[in-house]
Amino acid sequence: MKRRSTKQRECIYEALRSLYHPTAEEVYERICKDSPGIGRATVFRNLSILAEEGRAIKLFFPDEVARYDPNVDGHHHFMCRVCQRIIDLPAKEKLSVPKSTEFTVDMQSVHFYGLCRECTSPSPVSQCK
Amino acid sequence: MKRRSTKQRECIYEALRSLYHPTAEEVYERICKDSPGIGRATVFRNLSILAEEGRAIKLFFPDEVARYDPNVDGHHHFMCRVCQRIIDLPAKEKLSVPKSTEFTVDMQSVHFYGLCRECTSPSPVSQCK
DNA sequence: ACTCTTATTGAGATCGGATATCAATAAGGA
DNA sequence: TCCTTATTGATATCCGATCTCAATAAGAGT
Repeated sequence: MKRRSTKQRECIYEALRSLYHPTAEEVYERICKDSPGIGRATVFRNLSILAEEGRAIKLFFPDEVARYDPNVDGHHHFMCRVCQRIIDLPAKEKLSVPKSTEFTVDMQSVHFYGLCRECTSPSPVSQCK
Repeated sequence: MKRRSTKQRECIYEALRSLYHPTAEEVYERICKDSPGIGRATVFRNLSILAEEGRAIKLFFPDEVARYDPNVDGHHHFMCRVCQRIIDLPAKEKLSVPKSTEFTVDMQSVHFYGLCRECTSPSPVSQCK
């Protein structure tokens, strides 16, 4: 199935690039403002296609909806457990890929979790329900 | 809110320990066989509680439902992109936790993706839709 | 430019894992 | 034993994501 170029897809890609780790819904909202007339399903569909084409990365964080990242250079992510903010981390060191006869690795993802500065004070506990 | 010990929770923990990275649904099915009478909601709820208590880890893989792991020692995971099989990897080397004034890290997760041996031959492409 | 094939779109229906509701039950401290 | 309240379980509900399908349009061939 040969892929075709559509203005919707490029429009969605531009919206993605203007946001920081957005969810599909956030991309859709941006699209609605900037260039109305593109359906929600089209946004979800094309974000998947962009990820499949290697123009974006689909990110998964615990108990969170999927997010998308147009930065496809290998890098890590930090997420604050309290405010859910995500921060890019340069992957200055790389884990050596495990050698095994059982499998071959072609991708890795490294996520760090903790507290960002804003959520550290006065006490992490006080911010939990 | 002080936590109470219930036989349902321990029963769910035992079922979890007898399985390998099961989903909540898989734990529920096991429970139904071994000790019927425990509700689905109770299984979901207690798996979350076990994770919260540090007796299990809730695992998230791309486009997959949540899985649970009673092995709470720091270790990594490999997932085959084709058959979705998950394999534990000992974390013999650890990534140094990034130093930053922006946040403090208290947890990390490392996932590798690729093809397991069974899915490597004859060609990965032939197994894609 | 015209035609033809078929990938893509968009509105809405639908799916499914997970959570919320709430009366009944039971853990466990007093 | 009593009492407070965490927990349970059946069910309803939520909601991100996918599916459906007729209409549209990309783009290769002529």
